[in-house]
Amino acid sequence: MTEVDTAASVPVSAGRAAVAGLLPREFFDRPSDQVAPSLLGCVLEHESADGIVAVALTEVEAYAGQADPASHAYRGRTERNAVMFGPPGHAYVYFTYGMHFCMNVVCLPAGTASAVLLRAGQVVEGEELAMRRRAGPPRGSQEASAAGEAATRDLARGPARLCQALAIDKALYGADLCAEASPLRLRAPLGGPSGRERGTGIAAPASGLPLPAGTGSGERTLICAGPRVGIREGADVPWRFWLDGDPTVSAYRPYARRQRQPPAVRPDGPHGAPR
DNA sequence: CTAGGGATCAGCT
DNA sequence: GCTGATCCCTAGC
Repeated sequence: MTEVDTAASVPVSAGRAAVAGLLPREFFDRPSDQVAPSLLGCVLEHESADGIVAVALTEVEAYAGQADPASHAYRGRTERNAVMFGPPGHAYVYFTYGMHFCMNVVCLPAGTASAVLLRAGQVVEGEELAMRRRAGPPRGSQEASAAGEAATRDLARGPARLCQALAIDKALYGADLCAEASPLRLRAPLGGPSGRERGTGIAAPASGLPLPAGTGSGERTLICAGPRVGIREGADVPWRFWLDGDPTVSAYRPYARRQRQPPAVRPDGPHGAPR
């Protein structure tokens, strides 16, 4: 096959050692359930004024746009989801629960709205900066180091934590992930022998339920697939993908009904409480 | 387990 | 315009 998008063509630049190449735009020009598993192991990096933080992705979810009731694009284009309808390889960032950001990667050509939610990763660069962002104002002393390992594991464990560690917010809405000049970029896996398979063409998971393992060839790390986290509709398709056994993968949490309105006391007392 | 907080959007007036 | 239900979640009991 062809050599596609691996680190092959990238010169060692600007002081940083052996950096993999950016994923080409064609990588994202596929259905999101194919892009999603190939993103595992790829490295998302955000270069800000404070420095660089990078994570190797360990958990993602595919969303199928207008065909998918769980997708933000299910009911068509709005101001919020507009970038999903644009060209592939850009960031769809949204704000939720009054306090968190989540980031998706846009797939397929302009006019379609599929995307991959980035749910978790392992920090591979800028760990200290990531910790500062996660910890908020500087606190406690060195006893925190006892929990150091757990803290490291949790830095980007979960879609909102990942965004916090990388300082991803609305300012990066629509950012191009395929351009060296962009502050937010996605690179092919660092060492992995898998760089080639993860390129454009390859054997995507055969859409079957229990995804075998690895994509195609003799992958070492197994890719698992299962239902997506915390959604109501569309919980039947196995479009969540993660690296088997990786400690940075978030806990699975099935959809939980939100509590109804607070028992706002009616003047004339609680009548037939609707559930 | 639950509270928290704000943007979004369907549906109404 | 306004209202209220919802939301691809996290921290802290």
